[in-house]
Amino acid sequence: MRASQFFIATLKEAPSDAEIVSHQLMLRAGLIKRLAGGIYSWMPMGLRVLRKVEAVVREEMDSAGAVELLMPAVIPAELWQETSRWEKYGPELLRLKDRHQRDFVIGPTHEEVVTDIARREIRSYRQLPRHFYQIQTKFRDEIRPRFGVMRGREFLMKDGYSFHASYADLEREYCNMHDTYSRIFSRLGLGFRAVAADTGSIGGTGSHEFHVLADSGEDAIAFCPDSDYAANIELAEAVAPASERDLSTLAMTKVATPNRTRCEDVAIFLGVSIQQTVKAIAVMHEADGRRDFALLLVRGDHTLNEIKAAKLPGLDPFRFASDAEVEEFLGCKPGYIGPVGVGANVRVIADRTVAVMANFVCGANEEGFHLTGVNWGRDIGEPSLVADIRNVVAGDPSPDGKGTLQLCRGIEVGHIFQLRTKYSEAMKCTFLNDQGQPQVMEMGCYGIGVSRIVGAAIEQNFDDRGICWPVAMAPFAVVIVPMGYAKSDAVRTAADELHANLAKAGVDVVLDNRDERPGVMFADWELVGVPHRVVVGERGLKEGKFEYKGRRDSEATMVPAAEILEFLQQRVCA
RNA sequence: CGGGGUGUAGCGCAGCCCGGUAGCGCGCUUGCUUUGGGAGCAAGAUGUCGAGAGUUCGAAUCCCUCCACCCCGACCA
Repeated sequence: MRASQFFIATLKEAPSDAEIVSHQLMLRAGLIKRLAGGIYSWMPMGLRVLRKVEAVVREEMDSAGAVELLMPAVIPAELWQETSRWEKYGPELLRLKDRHQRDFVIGPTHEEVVTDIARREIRSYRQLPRHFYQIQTKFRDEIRPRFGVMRGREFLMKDGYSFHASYADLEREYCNMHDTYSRIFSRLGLGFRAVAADTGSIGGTGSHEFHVLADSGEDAIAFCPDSDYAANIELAEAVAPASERDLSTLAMTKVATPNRTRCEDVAIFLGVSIQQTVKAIAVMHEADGRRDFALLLVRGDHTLNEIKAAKLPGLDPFRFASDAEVEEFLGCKPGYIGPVGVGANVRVIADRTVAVMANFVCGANEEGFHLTGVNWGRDIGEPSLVADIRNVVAGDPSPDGKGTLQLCRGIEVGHIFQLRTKYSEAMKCTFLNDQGQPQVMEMGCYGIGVSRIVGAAIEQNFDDRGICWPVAMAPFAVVIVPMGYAKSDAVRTAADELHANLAKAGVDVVLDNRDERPGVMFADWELVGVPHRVVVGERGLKEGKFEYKGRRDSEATMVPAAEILEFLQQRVCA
């Protein structure tokens, strides 16, 4: 490729709305252009990167035994109604009508379509298992798109769906995909971790997420440095404290705590540690016209895990109670509420940690007052339910008992699910088993955020000059930068020849024949992040040498002209 | 949806408080010089000042409405 025939659109300054480094660099390097919130054009340079990622994903999926197809982006509503997701999915699902006023959706995911294909095409156990995948543009009308392609509304996704005659076979494929994903992210040169995850609205049982580790990640991950345990904080279990509840030694006392509504402030005001305080969160569960009010208790320094709480019996789903509802049930404004003396219509649900606390501090259900020295059993009855409802914090014991947890942040780039029969049952996706009996297929579902990977990779690979692509996803593997391409016949001849030879050898090479000033060319290619650079100049040619510099190298090295081809090939393949 | 903020040239910004018909840097065009790290000099082009309505002799500036975008929150594969 010659730069003059390509399209290079670099920017010295990043547009001001780009918040994180990958977004800024993608805009500055001219990889993407924003068209609307969360909607981007992939410019030629960016598209090359995207295609590289796609190629790796496709190769590994194919060799893992999956088979590619391409499903429509526009899907008739009837399919979504069959699984009730038409009602359940919410405003994230982009709906539209055609000229006949028929309802359609722009697919955010394709369980319905692929299940429809499977139920029409697959009749016998002899045709199973089967794994279909596609690499396709998806649309999700995110509440808040941000970070460029990391959380776009339109994005490129690899989504695969497997169909099985038995759960055991689904488990086998799930492991196969776990391995395949690990290979894909390794080949792409990413630092990643597979973590146990919540299944979210897709539903199903087992699930793992693959996270690229980066401080800018939107997800928190709990992991154990001494074992393989890793889980999304949404799911990570806060194990029950090993210790017994302390003895009640203090008398319950009402104390004035004017204008102290946060545990932190109350603790400082009363001169106790925040670990002695209990935070009460008022929630409401509505079903069949009834309203059930509940108080969720976590220790003052802990935070509520809404996903865990939403799984508790009688709370699925819940919402936070309004200030008016808090007054209605407790006779007190938020900020001073607590479990002591509440009516029988208030359910008290305590986190495991809270359940073993003694002599603690909590709201008095009277504005401006808290209670100290509160004890279970003596001052209030035992909680109606003790459960794990908090987020783990660094230093908590690992659920596998092999050390303590640490926290880090990650960008979710892959997610694998065991869907089981959630969709196949709703859509009557059956086959005849070896007994000749109809049976519902077991399903798995496996996603990779292809466009998100591009952003995630940059978050892990950049310096003050720009992007430092892993070779596998670089737009070009090698750039040839000639010094005085228009002026010097010797330089032009040598650069052209090297370019031709590299291209012939199958190396993804670009020759910068724009005849820009050296500084401009250097800066552009460092910003774009091409991993290998060869400078062709009269200075070197006189000695019969080229100058090589890796994107992350601090110094350039001189390479004899006769060896340059092999030298580069070695590095590109490494 | 709630809170905050921003919309002025391709990009980054000033001007707005205190109304008088728009400017800076980068980029772009042309010429000359320069040519191993984002060149120098000279000449130039580029704006419905986000949109609409209003106040005023006069609006980028003041008032109102709307739109878009960004941040925080809620929400979310």
